[in-house]
Amino acid sequence: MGTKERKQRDKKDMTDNILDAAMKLFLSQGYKNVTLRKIADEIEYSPATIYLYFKDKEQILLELQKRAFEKFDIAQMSIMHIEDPVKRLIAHGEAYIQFALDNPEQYDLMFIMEQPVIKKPEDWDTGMSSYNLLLQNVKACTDKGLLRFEDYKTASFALWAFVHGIASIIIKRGMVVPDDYRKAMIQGAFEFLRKSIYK
Amino acid sequence: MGTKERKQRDKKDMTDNILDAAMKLFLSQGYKNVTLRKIADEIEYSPATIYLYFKDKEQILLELQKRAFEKFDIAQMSIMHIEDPVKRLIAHGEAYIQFALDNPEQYDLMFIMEQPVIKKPEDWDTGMSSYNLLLQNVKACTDKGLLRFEDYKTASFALWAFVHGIASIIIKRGMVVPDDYRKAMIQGAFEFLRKSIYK
Amino acid sequence: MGTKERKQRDKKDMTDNILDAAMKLFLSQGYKNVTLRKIADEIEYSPATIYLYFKDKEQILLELQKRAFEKFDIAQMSIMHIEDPVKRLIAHGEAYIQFALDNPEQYDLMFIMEQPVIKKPEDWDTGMSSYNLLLQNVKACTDKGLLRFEDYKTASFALWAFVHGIASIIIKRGMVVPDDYRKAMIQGAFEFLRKSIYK
Amino acid sequence: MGTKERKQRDKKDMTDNILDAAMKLFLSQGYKNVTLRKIADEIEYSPATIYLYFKDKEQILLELQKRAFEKFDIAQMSIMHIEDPVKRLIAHGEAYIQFALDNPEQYDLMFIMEQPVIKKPEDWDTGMSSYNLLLQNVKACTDKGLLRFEDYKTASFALWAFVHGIASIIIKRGMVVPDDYRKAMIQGAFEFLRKSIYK
DNA sequence: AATGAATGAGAGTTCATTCAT
DNA sequence: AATGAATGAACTCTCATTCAT
Repeated sequence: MGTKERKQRDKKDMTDNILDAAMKLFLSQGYKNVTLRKIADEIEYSPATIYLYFKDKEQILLELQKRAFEKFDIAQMSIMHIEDPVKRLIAHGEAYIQFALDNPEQYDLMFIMEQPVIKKPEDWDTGMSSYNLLLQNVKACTDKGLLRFEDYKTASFALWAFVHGIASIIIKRGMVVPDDYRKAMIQGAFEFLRKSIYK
Repeated sequence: MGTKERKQRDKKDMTDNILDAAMKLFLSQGYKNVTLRKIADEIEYSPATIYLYFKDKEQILLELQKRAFEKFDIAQMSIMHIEDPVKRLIAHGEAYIQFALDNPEQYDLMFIMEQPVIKKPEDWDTGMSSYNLLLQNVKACTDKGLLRFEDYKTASFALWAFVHGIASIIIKRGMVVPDDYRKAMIQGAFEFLRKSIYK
Repeated sequence: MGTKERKQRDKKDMTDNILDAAMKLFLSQGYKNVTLRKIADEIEYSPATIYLYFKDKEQILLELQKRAFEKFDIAQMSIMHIEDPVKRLIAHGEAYIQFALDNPEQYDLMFIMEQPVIKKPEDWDTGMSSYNLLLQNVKACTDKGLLRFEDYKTASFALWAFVHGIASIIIKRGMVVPDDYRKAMIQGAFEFLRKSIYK
Repeated sequence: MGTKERKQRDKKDMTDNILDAAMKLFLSQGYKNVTLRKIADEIEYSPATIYLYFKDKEQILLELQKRAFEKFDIAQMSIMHIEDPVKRLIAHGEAYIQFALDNPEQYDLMFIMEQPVIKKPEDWDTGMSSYNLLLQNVKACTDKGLLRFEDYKTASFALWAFVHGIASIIIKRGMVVPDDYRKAMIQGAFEFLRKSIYK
């Protein structure tokens, strides 16, 4: 391994190091309470060091979002092996919610948090690819006439709204739904969905 | 108009003045970027003046939320005169979305924004009363066997998730859905809903 | 009673009103924590009203000091009827301490507190008259050869230092001397003094 | 000198720098009128810099007090080599006054100033050790029957009150005693003391 | 005589960011 | 590559004081 690659790898490690620390802090303290100094303390480097790897604080958040989307996309892909369109669509929705439950801060980062961050359209590619997946899965259902509603684009939007609604409510918890019922409510909501949309 | 009333009105005006300015700034800059100084500049008074009308910054947001909930509740009530349960439920959903579209910043304040604010349970009364309305309206449908899904509590949660999902996506706009299609998409989503849930 | 006198009396009442409130607050909250607003609240007038009677906050403190000195002087006078010089001197010291114990805040105001206040020499007249009393009482003792030490001026200073020392320590309590022993310590100190200075 | 020691020294210098400036300002303006900004101006650094060395404003005063007590204790110790109890006790008193004369601001900080500062009992250790010294020295006199008054605890308190009284009056100068006579008065007071207490 | 309304000046404190080393 | 030291700019909040009414 040459010097260049070595540095490259180290650089990547440090970047990861910072991002991991930042994410951890966002998770435990909430975004607005995380300072650069806290991130620096967490990784046991000085604040100034962080500026060797990121232009400014916003860049950290941006990168974090980008990674969240990548992770999200991979998670979404996991259901594509399912043959049956109906089952695949259901699994898709469940995977979506599961991701939100497992990674609430990332979900917040991607879909809820105030968005001063992602500005360049190309950063949206990954986000879009996930939406394309949904379109594809819904179309597979409508093509076979399995849904009560036939316009797959509209149905996709509606279904996204539905799962996003559930995820948002769950993540900004405390609202209306008591903690204990959460899982039951989610399952109930999916049951509701299944019974409603399929013929 | 007597002196007392006069002063009463002026006081109210100033309070409103501050709240309007704060709301405007929250909308355009996000909560954490709104400072007392900016609010003061906006209303062309000194920062100290604001403290004559509000205990601290948090009180401003609190009052704003309170008012948003009041306004929201009134808006929700407007559909209760509709006799037919199905039509009433649909109208309820539309009124919900319409409120979000007409008052995006208030909606954000109530249902999306980070919640360091409302702490006392009594402040939640209005929010709850609105959810009770939904429960009531859904039950009116299930009682007559009009929905494919029979548990009204679960259905209510699912329907709230659905409209909240739509509202959230619309408000945090720019995501996926281009501006022009917005209205069409919402109407489409409702169509989808209608066709799916009712027998 | 003519209008002029009437106003005069009212004026005096209001002045007293303010001063009493200020003193009460100094007593309960400490000087630096007393604001004009608190004084105004206490007397149930507006802060602006206070400025009709006092030039500024410092004037209130100044007047309070002046009054404290007057009260102090009167208290000091109370022992002058005692014929026996030795007894009179002892009584003088005890009256001094008693005043400090009974009026700790006034004592603080007069003899301990940082002095940005009394600037004009004439305000010291009363303070001086009290010291003259001491000189006189000590001289009465030395003239009759009753003290071990003969220079009455120096002795006066020393005795003043002694009682002031006791008073200061007591008032800024918590230091070294536990509350319960206070009275015993003071009496002990006087006993010590009596046994030491008189032949 | 190694890097570590170098940095250590610089750090100490800056801390001292701040403390010296603070002390100077406390002396000339009184505690409550000293602001962090004034301290910063004095040392020609920005206010923020001070927070690199002290947690908050109170910490500065606390450290100042701590150092004053240390210095005071060392000064008090200086007379312990004197064998003769009477001479030692006199020297003790003189050392006390001398410290107050040489370090009026520190004395103020320790024994006169309003005490919002030292809260933890352990911080009082040094203060107490000094009082213990006095107890010890007085006891040495009473044990040999050298004083007119026999209870050494009471005598100690009385003597402390005496020197503290002198110190207080001198420091809060301008009161009664004209500047020129000061030294003479102090010496006189000690003469008075000597003649009075010893058999 | 009394005050409601307003504010200038300033308090302590925090933080992202810079830069010489 | 790493950082100690420093800071400008901002923050929320307080208070003595003024003045038109």
